[in-house]
Amino acid sequence: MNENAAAAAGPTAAINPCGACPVRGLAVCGVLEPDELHALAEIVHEVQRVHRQSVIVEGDEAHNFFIVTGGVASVEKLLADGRRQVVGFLYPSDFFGLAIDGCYAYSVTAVTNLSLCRFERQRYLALIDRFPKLEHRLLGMASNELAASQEQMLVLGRKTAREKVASFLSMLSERSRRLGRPPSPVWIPMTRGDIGDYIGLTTETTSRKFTQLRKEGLIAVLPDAMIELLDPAELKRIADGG
Amino acid sequence: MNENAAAAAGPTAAINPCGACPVRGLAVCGVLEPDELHALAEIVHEVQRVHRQSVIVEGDEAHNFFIVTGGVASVEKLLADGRRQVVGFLYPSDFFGLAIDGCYAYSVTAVTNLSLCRFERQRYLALIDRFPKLEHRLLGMASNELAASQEQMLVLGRKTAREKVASFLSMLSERSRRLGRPPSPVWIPMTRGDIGDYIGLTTETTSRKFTQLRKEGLIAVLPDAMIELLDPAELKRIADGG
DNA sequence: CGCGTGATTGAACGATTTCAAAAGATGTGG
DNA sequence: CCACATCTTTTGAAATCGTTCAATCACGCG
Repeated sequence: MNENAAAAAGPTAAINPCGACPVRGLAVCGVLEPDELHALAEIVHEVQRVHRQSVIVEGDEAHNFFIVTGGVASVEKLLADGRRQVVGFLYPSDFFGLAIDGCYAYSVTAVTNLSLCRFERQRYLALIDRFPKLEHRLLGMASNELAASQEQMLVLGRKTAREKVASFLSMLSERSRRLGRPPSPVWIPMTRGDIGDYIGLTTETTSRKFTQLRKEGLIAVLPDAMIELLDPAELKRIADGG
Repeated sequence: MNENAAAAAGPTAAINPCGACPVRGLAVCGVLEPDELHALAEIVHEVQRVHRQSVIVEGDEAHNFFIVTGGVASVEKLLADGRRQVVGFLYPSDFFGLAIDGCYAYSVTAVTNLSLCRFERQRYLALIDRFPKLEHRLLGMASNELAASQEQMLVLGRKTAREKVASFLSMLSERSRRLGRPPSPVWIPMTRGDIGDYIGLTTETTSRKFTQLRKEGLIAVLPDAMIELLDPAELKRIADGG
């Protein structure tokens, strides 16, 4: 496995240092000056996962902290009978692995092939002590996530199936824009099932609503899992219950 | 209004300093040593609200940061047509008012008579600079909130009405225990409508499920909005989909 | 006592789910 | 490059859980 090979050779950052990282600036690391980066590079390991592989499992001891550098992952919680709630999708520059009581409260699974930076908890905490601005940035990003979670509660609790799908598409488009990419088309590599488990619908209903929006000329499905928003304003209007 | 009277007279902490605060230790303030508390006491204002009064409004500029010291408040988001999602209930020691882009992303309304500590944003940020452990504590509490939000997404997206109500009761009982109070009976001063807007049900369905649990002997409704959990383990089992 | 608010209960309805099947996409090995 | 196996999406029809609409009940308060 790539991870083990990298670990055996020591931190891979020595070979491909953070200086060349495509998501630096957007991620937590963005607050560090170039001359401070080496402290981070010293403790980072690069990790790969393929489609459907697990990264962390709900309930496991939280030994690591991760930043996504490439690909998409899902954050999910399970009920005993197999019902699943996806609580978020992670794109490059997103982080995960903060744990309160020492155990992860969710699982993370690769939706596509996935590249990650992994930091050991102890060494990462030491770094936070050394650079308080890292903690400041972390609080900022956690606040953002909290706001996104609350928005998603509104989607889950009070929106119709049609509004849910429109919200999902608008949210991804907006996120794409925030990350410096075009707001359309958006890359949606997750299955209808993954999406349904995110917005609280079944695979079938999710598919039906996508089809409906497509027939209405609001979206177009392109090759390579790209979806084009043909009328972003109208989609946003639908998403907002209008 | 109490708030204005207090403001005119200067920080009320001079009269009733943080040293006597019932929720210190549980709240953010808990990390400060007694001799550091006066720095906090200097910038705090005590604020009161009555039943149904608004504390902050979604979209307003975020000038303040609050800690609940007494009573219960609801955190909510609205859709244009009036649909409401309650994203959380605030009990003593909870905080709110962190804002990312300078505006509140939710409204906060008093469910009961409510007592709050209010901090002006600027002065609070200055204090964080001075005491980094405040920020550390804030990150810890934000992480907790984030985990609670994700748990609530599971409730909203994937649980049945019966499981939702059982989850709500179990959650409040657990929270009561964490705050050093008995896990039963729990104080539930919010209406069936408030609860329904929190767990994604109508008033009627919420009421029906409460009645059902009562008839099954799992809960008892006591005077003064207290609800007793007669079989916490079974309620938890129901909540977990079991 | 009468009013207003919130809780409860009943009955009909409907949006989404469930069950079932077929069509389309993707990847593998020969 | 094809044929097969697997996974995903789509579509249809029936069933269901929660909603909606409406009426009644219960409690606190002026």
